[in-house]
Amino acid sequence: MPEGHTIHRYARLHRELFAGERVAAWSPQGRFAAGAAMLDGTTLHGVDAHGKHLFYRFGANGRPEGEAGALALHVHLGLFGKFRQYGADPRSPTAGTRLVLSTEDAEIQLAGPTACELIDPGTEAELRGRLGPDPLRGDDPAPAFAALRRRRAAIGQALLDQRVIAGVGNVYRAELLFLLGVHPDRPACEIDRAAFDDLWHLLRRLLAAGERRGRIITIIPQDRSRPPSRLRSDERLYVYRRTGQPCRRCGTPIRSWELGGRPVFACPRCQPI
DNA sequence: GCTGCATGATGAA
DNA sequence: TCATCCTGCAGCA
Repeated sequence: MPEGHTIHRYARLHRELFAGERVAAWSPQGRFAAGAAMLDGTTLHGVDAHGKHLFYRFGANGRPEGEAGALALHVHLGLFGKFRQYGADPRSPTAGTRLVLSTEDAEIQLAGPTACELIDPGTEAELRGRLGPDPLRGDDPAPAFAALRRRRAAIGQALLDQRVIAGVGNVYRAELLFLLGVHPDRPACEIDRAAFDDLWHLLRRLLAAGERRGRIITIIPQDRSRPPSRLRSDERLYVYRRTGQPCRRCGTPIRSWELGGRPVFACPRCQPI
């Protein structure tokens, strides 16, 4: 699940559920017990997302409240991390649940994150400084273009580097390059301004659609014979994890190989090298 | 009950 | 490039 669209969706949902509310916090698993104790009973002021990172702020009206007031809760889901969300009648958390935040009306349960920690403003600034522009925040794309132009590495590899663009993961990488007709092995530095503009705008659209729908669907409307709600899960994507299956546009078998330590997928005919 | 796998990222070598 | 960390679930015995 967790590419940029998921993270921004969580930020929005958690804001809707909890902004301005006093929350109870605890760590069923115990690994975040001390942090949860600091958050317990404080007001969740706001949530925002940058790339694949979530930042939760506590304290009424942004004013520090209690020990945790000056700190932000930083969550990174990694590959396995998940939030479960419940209303007033939550299921009891699994033993692996790192953090539970709840009010009378709602509860979220976080399991499997790579990061769940309280960080000071300096650490947060340092962390954000390592992230490239995020299409879902409406960031200026210029630094991303400059970063791509500087790299001789494959564009498929550069797209997964969060310093270049924040929020792209393995699914969006594959689907984006397919839709652009760009071979993943092509050197990043060869991209020109017009091609980059296409890439950025398409990526922003794809991520925004994923954020709204809560899943990645990149098949564009004119390619569909059925409405999106009728799509089976294996009909949402063009190339990702479709190795050996016919390209939905030209019928050529989809190829996959390793790029930057992760599997990449492409149609050899629609994405010539 | 096991095994393997997954949309991520880091640090050591 | 490799090992490592993180959890849950499908698929198999």
